[in-house]
Amino acid sequence: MSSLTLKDVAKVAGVSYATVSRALSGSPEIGEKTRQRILKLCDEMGYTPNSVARSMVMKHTNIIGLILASIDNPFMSELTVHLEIYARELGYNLMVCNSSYNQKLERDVFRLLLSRKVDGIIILPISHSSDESLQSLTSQVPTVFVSENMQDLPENYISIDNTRGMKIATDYLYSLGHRKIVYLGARKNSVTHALRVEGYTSTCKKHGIEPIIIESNYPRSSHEAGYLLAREYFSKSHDETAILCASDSLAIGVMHAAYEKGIRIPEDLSLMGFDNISFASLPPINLTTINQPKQELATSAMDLLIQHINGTESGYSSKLVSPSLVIRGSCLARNKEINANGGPHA
Amino acid sequence: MSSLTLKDVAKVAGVSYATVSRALSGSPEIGEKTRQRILKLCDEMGYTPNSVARSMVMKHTNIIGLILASIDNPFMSELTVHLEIYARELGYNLMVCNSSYNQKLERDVFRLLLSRKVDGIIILPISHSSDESLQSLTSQVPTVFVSENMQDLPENYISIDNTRGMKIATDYLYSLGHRKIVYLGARKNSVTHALRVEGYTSTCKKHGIEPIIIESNYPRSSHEAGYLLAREYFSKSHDETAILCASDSLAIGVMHAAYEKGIRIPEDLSLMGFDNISFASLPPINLTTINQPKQELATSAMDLLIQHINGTESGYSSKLVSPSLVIRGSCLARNKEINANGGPHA
DNA sequence: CTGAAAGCGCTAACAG
DNA sequence: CTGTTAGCGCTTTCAG
Repeated sequence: MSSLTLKDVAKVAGVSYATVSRALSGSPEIGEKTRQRILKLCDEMGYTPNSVARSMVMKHTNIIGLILASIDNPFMSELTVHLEIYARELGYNLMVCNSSYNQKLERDVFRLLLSRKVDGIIILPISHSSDESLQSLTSQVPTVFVSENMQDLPENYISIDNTRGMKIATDYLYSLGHRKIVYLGARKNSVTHALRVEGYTSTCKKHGIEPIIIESNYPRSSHEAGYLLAREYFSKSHDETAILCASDSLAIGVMHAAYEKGIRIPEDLSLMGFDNISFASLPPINLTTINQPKQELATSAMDLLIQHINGTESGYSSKLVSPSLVIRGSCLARNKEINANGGPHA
Repeated sequence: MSSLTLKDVAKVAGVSYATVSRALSGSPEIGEKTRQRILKLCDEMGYTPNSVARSMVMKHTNIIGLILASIDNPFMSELTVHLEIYARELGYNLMVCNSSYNQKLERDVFRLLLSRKVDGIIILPISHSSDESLQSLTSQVPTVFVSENMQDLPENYISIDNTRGMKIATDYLYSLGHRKIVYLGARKNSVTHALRVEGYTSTCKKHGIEPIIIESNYPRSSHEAGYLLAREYFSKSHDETAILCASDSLAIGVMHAAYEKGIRIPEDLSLMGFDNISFASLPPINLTTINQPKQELATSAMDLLIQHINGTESGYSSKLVSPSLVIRGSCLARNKEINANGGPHA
């Protein structure tokens, strides 16, 4: 179990261990013949470089920390695969920590990562106020926030253009002939939500229709929250023809409540989500939504982080990534024309 | 950015740095007053211990590697959250790597983790043959395989009791009055699948009904595969009243194909999955299935791994974890009695 | 081109 | 109880 060291192979190679080091690191100051001989020997002996010793002297670990609420959230796990694959391409490994939607834990794991001497941290913060809670920590290591818009805060971040996303969504519904559109699931104290709401209301105004907003007091935009919200909404009579949800999860819950009420989607009611999480495309769900480009979010975040690690970038940077419409089957044109796709389950 | 070291705080404390080390590590051989004074000082100065230096001398990193095909697979990501949380409780951090369903990459990241000097590795192998492909690597570090039954192989593993799971499923369908049950999605060259099929066929025999197996040649048990398989199946006429799928994903695809064919679930056809992945519980899916206890799988794997790391355990160990039935709405009793739940979307 | 040696930050004997 | 010291495995001047 205790593996070979440079010294071991140096001994059998009959050279000093500095030479072996040079051979491995591709240093120019070494003869080609010796290098080949040593490389071959390392291979034969099954030598594995010890990257912790290397980190010790190099003063960087090539590991980057990832903090997220819960990796089983489909949005987060999709982001994670892109993050991990891209990081590895760039020579980094990922140390992943769940913050479990808990601000204190978020802070604790951040500290932990600090003592692990990670070169940088990517964090999908619990909320906008994570910045405050993480005070004095984010300045100790390059860190970039992902998916939460940290505008006006001294932080690096990558986020989708939430406002534009909801504009696209609202425009789409409007173009389908909908004139009464409810926005469901706005959450107070979230700038992401505020931005999304703004996209919705401004577009309503542009078209001269009235925005109708159902706020949510639930802590997360889960499908349970969507169900509860929609059930209450459906319990009174309404003449809206479309529901625009603040997230896909919420929309799933709305589907459930609608089904119970005998309201058919999309025939009786059009429904849209936001995020385009993996299961939005599942046939029984087949939800029309706004895509967040996960891979672009991931690579942008990583690129930005690396720039800060390398000192290429200073100050605070941010980037907004573009949303796009993904039409599936949960919306129908209002003017009796049939829209391209069938409906959930089509 | 370059942080303080033991020496720095030792200097201002006016003691040797070994003393500071002792204070931090809770060593008994130090006066309580000095300890308190030093601890306070460390805090004030904002000293963060360097765990890579620590690893260097301790010869263990307290990091454990996790290799899985793709962390956005719901089953894997659920497992991962439990793994991470439990690991952290035990003082370990997780370094996660996607093998991207690629045997060569799986081997590459294993090596990478080896040079990272992880204390142990947990792997959700691409397939049973990963063992062969990982030859000579798994012996270099404690490793436990999860979710794939490695019977007869010199490896540690934790798996669900696949055979028993399918027995339970088949029994359930039988108890509902089904006498013609198809098993869909058996895959060759997979011991997991072989075990599941065995549970199905033996239970069929027990009840004197005939097993009908639809094999799959698709590389993964995706919902796309399920859709294609079911579409072909539905294209011919059949009198089976229930479909038992080798996995939940497959079942989702079957739902889709059924919907297209105008076959109602569960009214016309009962459908079961296996795994109980998170979205099986989503209202529009609402799939009756067999649960794999992810948390138990995770903690058992971690416990076993730690035992091997600590040298408490030697040789090869394994554990089979118990499946259980989770009744939702995709199955109906055959004898006109209505089963408790409604159906998908109930 | 190659060897010798210092030192990364920390722990663990070993002295005192 | 506290200080001194020798490494952990590796990279990197600095000599030769």
